[in-house]
Amino acid sequence: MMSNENAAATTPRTKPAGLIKSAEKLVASYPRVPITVDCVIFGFDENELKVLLIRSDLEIFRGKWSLLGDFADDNEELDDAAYRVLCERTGMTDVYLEQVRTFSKPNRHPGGRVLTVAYCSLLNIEQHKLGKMDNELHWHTVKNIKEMAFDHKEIMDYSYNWLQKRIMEHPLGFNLLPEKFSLRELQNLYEAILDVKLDRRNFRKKFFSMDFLIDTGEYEDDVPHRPGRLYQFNFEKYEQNKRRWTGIDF
Amino acid sequence: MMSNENAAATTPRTKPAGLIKSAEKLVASYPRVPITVDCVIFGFDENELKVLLIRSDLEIFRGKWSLLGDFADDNEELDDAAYRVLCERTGMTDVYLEQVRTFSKPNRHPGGRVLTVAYCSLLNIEQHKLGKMDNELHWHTVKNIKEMAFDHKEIMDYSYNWLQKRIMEHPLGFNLLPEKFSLRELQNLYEAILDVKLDRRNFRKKFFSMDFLIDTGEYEDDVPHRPGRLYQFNFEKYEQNKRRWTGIDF
DNA sequence: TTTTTATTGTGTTATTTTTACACGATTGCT
DNA sequence: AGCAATCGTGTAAAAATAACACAATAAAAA
Repeated sequence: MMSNENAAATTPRTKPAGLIKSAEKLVASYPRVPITVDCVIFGFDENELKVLLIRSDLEIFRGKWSLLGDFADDNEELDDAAYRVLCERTGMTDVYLEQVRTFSKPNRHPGGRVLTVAYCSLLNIEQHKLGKMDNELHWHTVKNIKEMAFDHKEIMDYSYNWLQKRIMEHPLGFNLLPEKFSLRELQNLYEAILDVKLDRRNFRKKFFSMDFLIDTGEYEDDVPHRPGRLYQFNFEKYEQNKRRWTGIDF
Repeated sequence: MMSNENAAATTPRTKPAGLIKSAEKLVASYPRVPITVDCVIFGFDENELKVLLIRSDLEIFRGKWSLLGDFADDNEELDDAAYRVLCERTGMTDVYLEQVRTFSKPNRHPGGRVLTVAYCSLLNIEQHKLGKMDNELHWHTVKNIKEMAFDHKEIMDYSYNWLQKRIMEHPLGFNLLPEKFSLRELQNLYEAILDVKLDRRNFRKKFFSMDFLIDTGEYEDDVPHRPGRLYQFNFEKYEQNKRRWTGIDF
């Protein structure tokens, strides 16, 4: 019985004698692998794209930085695990989070085979000033990161690349800014993420024509020059129109 | 010792007393999960986008169709597992294959928790005529599929969606066509995948301007009307120029 | 109080890209 | 010989993008 089921599972080219009755037994015969989630948490500060890293607690990676991760609990959906990690580390819920990719090189973890599923998260740095307790946590400028623990540099690079694409088809950037922001801040953000210079007038035209900025009527009050108007992102309007919207093109 | 390591792993917010010396022991403490790969194998025939499915061998899904999948072996990279599945089922190597996404709903498999990593594959149906032995394998028209085993309908829909996007930024479509093809065939393919009607003259203009079609000088000889020229995809030229190329836009 | 510095807000024009659209030529079929 | 189907081709209008400059404002420095 049991062996028959296994045969059907492992050599599926051969037509099985009959159908498998016990899905449980089938699954029980599968190899099992430890799974982790790793969050690539991006923030934006001082006109630079940052990523939140923690010092590795593995001796072998002493002094190196790593992504925020944890193993997935039994029966925990991976999205939930990623939200959990995010919440445990930053105290924030309700943040942008999306699955990016699964990494599976057999030797990516020095302790043996571990799969990891990378998640990309964007959060507003203002709402997450690091406390004293977090002395092993640090915001790093993405462009300056040279080396990391595990294959985390590869994961970070992949996620950054993913973000560059994703932001062109989905207005994620607003998650990185304070609730009210000037168009300069918005443009700086796009320039930092895409690593390009954009024309100010065309940038404004583009965003106004997309028509999901709300003019608050307020102005910046913390800049040493003529203050700009402050805007909010119109989530409602975006949700209504997102079917029609196919993306930004610079 | 051991308990200390576990504490560091499970409650990382607390600064660990010291570094973890044994990565192996750490990994040994992680929960383990069965992993499968599922291949969404697209083909193109009679102007329709098809997907290769197999009858489920689980009693509970009697008569339902499922994606081609298998569990990932110990220490097998997932990409390799996907290629293996593809090769076992179709006998083909050297085909287009790319990871799409990991699906992890706790109840997606009736036998207990199983993660699956979806891969998208494109292959030329001409080179894979189904043999008699494959009576449990069948090409299905993507648009007509209503219901599948497991969460495979969801995976298929996601992968189809993924393909629609991906084909706009990467000329994958050529993998679905014979080596030599007419522009009509190429256009039919794009129309089928994107589910749109395109203007014939503009379509030609677009592709010629991209400049990676080789004119073979030959003509179709199996059509009941004026034959069209046959072209080949210039992989070499595409590889050279792909940095500059940012995608198709219709 | 004046000047300097930095940045805001605003339109137009040239260029490129996209779209819409039609007809004579060629082949196989009857 | 005539019909049915598709091939191959170009142009003009419309839309999107790119390039570009200057007066107005606020704070900071002189």
